[in-house]
Amino acid sequence: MKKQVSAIKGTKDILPRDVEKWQSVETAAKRIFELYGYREIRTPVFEATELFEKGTGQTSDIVIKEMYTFPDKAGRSLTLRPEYTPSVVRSIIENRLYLQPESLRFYYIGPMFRYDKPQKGRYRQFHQLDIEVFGEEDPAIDAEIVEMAHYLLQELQVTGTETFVNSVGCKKCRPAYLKDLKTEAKKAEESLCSNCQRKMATNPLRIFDCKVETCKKLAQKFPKITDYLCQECEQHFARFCEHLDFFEIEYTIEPRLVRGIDYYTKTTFEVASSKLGAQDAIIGGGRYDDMMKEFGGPDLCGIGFAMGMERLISAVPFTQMKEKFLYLAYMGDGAKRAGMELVRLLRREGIECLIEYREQSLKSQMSRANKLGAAWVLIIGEEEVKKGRYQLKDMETGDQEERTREEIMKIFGEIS
RNA sequence: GUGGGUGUAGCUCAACUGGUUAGAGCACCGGACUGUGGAUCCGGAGGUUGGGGGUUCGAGACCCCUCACUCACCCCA
Repeated sequence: MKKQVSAIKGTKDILPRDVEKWQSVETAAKRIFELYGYREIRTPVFEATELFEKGTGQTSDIVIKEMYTFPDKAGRSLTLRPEYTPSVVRSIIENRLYLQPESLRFYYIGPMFRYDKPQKGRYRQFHQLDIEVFGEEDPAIDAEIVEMAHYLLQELQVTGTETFVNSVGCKKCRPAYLKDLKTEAKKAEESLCSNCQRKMATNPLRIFDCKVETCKKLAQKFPKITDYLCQECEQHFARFCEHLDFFEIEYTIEPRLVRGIDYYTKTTFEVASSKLGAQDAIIGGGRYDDMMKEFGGPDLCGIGFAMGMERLISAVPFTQMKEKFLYLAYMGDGAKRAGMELVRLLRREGIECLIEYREQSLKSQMSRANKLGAAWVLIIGEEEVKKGRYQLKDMETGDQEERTREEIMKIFGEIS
């Protein structure tokens, strides 16, 4: 192999055959989100670094080791967004959107950037489909966004998914829980694996995720967040679950479900697919009641989720059906002109037409048309130009008929 | 950041414990068929075996380094 410039590690070209899939997922998502009253918002791909330091959180792995951060020419520190939520919150505050009568429900589709080590289902530039709702405290909205996610998955015919829900408490009740959890973990410290010993200090909730058998066993006896929730959080969680039951959504309460982002409060949830590898979460989200206020905005709660496009797409079964199109085969300059003119009119009628402008024998033009899957071939040579009658061939049946321009326009006028 | 696996034609893969000029299928181009696709047959083009170094009479294979891809850990969509 010659040395050549290649795509950056962890990034991928989305080629035409795949773009089709992307577009169909995007179209379905937009349609459904709009049905629920969401509107699209687009924010810049890069922001001031401090936005994520404050929003995503100084202690999150994302901020500590996964951000694409660089100085611009004026020396400002910028960051390619690793997630979307802080950007929307900034935009709402900056544009005073909370003073408008429109409901604060937004969706967004676009690239995110994280300096992770790539593996199956994880890329450095990846794409998310996000939705966010602000100012809705009622746990009914928590359940509604899960229901909306389920509806989208159903529309995309994604099967084999499992939904996990949890509550991570709030600023009032979580500290007490973490303290007790650490105390319990400390007691078992010597039996825990080295990894978990490290997590004890940094993120004790993560101990629940360990795959080592002895850790798993010990963790079963550790306190659960659900036993420590304050009255408000406990009620919120109970009513959230009630609403999920009301929507007849199957879910598993997973006390060890912790989103690795600092800002979550109360509800967190995740949808995992059995069709993926180790990175099996296709949707992750939760409530973040304090972020808006912490950014100096109004005291508005928020909730949202993100879907990983790459992961979602690999779980969607696609059946491809090609659009029918016409291939123009011509021989000689006169035929080329006549063909170009006719094809131009056909395109105005909504018929997809392809002419390839290269010197080829009729045989190879026919062969091309067949390979590309053309439904019809329009054949024009010197004789056809003289007569004003062209050969129209149906590639499936092999039938070929001589037609005038008017007849051809009429035939395709009826098809389209 | 840590570990494992894999790098041979555009794609999928061969090449016995190291041994002539690195092969095949599919795809591509052309011909059999001078203006008619798919099937068949015939032919053609396509490779510094990821890169560099080493061992050897001889390396695609063995050793070292490096790069890329990939899977997993950590974490996350």
